[in-house]
Amino acid sequence: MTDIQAPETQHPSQQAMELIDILWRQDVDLGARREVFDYSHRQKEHELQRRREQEEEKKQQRLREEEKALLAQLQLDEETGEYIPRPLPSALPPPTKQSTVTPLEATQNVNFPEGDDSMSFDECMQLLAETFPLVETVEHTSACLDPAVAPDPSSSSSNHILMSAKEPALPQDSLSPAPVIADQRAPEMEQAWMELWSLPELQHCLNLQMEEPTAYLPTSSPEVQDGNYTFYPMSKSTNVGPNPEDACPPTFINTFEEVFPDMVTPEPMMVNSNLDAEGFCETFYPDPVLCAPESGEAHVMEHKESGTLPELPKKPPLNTMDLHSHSPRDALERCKQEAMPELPDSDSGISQNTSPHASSPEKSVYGDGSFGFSDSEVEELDINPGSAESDYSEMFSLNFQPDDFQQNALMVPHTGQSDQQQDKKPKQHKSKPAEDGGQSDGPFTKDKQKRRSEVRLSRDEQRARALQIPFAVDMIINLPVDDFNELMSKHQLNEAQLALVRDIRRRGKNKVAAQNCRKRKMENIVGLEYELDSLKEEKELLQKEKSQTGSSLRKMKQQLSTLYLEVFSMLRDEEGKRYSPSDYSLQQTTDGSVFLVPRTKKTHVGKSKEHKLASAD
DNA sequence: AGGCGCTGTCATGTC
DNA sequence: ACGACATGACAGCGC
Repeated sequence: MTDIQAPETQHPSQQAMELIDILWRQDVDLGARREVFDYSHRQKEHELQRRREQEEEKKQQRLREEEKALLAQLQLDEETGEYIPRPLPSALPPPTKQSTVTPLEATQNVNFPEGDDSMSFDECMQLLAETFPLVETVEHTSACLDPAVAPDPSSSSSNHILMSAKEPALPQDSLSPAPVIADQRAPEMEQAWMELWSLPELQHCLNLQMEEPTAYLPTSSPEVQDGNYTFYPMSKSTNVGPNPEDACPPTFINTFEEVFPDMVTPEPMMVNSNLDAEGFCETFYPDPVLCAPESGEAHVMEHKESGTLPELPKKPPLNTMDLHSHSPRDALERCKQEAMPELPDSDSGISQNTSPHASSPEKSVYGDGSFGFSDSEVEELDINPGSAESDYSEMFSLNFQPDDFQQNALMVPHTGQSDQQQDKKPKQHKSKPAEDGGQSDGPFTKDKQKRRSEVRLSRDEQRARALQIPFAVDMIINLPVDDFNELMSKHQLNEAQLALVRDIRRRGKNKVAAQNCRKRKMENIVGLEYELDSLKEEKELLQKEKSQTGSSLRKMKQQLSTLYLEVFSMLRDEEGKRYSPSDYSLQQTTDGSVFLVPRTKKTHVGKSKEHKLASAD
């Protein structure tokens, strides 16, 4: 209950989001108030109404088929499985072509189209609306019956209840011509109700009513008298969401199956017997309505329906796109893409084309929001009026003849050139407004670097084209000097053309040179960085070596000092006294002799040292 | 809006 | 002297 009324508070105020909003909310919005305020909702309801009419028509057809199968099997074409048209009493619709004529059928068949493909959807809808006002009302009423109180449709009491439910509503339904007709149709209607009860969609409706049973009781709900109200249950079935139990509690399903066992088997027989069901749906549902999302049990059940219960998108009946692709499969695909990206496919049962033909090739090529113009092309269009013509053509009054130019350019043998430039040539032609009105033929590239270079090159190409230079720009730039001169000599070019060719060649070569220069510069930078790194590593190594050497030196000095003192400690003078290191020092000559030298008296070091050492030894 | 990087182009110098 | 090439400087463009 709460989730039913919640959407009312969330009534969308954004008109732009109406469609999506309604599609996604209608499954929970069971109240009638919303439709009162929601115009789009009412539109949707109209479509549902129409659909219900068609559904009713199908049910009638099925009924007739069953009768026919029992009474007139001769009409069944054993080879094709189709019923052969029977010329008798009533001109029945081609899908089933039955012979049994009931009052209801008579009223139907009077105006019902012969399944003519030439009949437009709107016409069919109009015809159905005119033909089955009562059926619509009856079905609305039935859809609103509380399944808890709805007995077995096969019982006679069911009819009583149904009719009693229907009758109070009819007089108030100004749109319905109905009561008298309904009474006349009573026997057939009972059978029709049996069929109706077996429809999965009705089951969904009843499921919803179980959630709010009183809301659709025909005697108590004012919405019953409103022809618009019936669409909510149906919508609910279409948008149950990922969790089917949200829409159809298991407890109710069980109860429902017990009460209406026929409903739970949504009749594969219908698919078999009604051989033209799909064609019928294709005829009368050329609209994306077939592709509203659904899931869970609703999905499975309605899948068996094979398109008899198309879903309800809020779309205009026929827009440009609909006219473009008129088949329901196309509409189905479109709708699947638009309305249910995350849901499993909507089934509606109409044989869906599972192969994704997302968009037409034209759309994939051009439909990028840019109307076929790439940024570079737009830029070129902006450039066009200025550079080439103003610089050369206007100056020399040259007429541009792209075909001639192209022919000439193609006649000249090409030397190897970058793909980039090769790809640009057709684009250049496209950029000429006089040539094709700016329509792009090639795919839309987003490589801006490439585009930029293309734009740059296109300037010279445009200039060359403007002056009718009979060579390709890449040739002008990349030919060796001798070949280039030979080429120039072969063609009689005027001064402007020669100047342009020279400029093109100069610019092209300078461009390459600049690229090479920058490349070298970058390589130099990289090389210098690498060299810098190497030098840093070398510096670290040298510093490490230096520190190691220093530590080694210090260690050796310390060892020397220790040894020095040890030697001194062992030296004695004549009196047996030690020499003071502060007064004497040990010195070693080149020949290995060691002398004890007084620090203050170095003049006669020689003898005394030798003496001392000798004495020391 | 300004900075930054990329690219084309021009001017100039060198070979 | 001329052409090719190299390079600094500048402008345009896109991010």
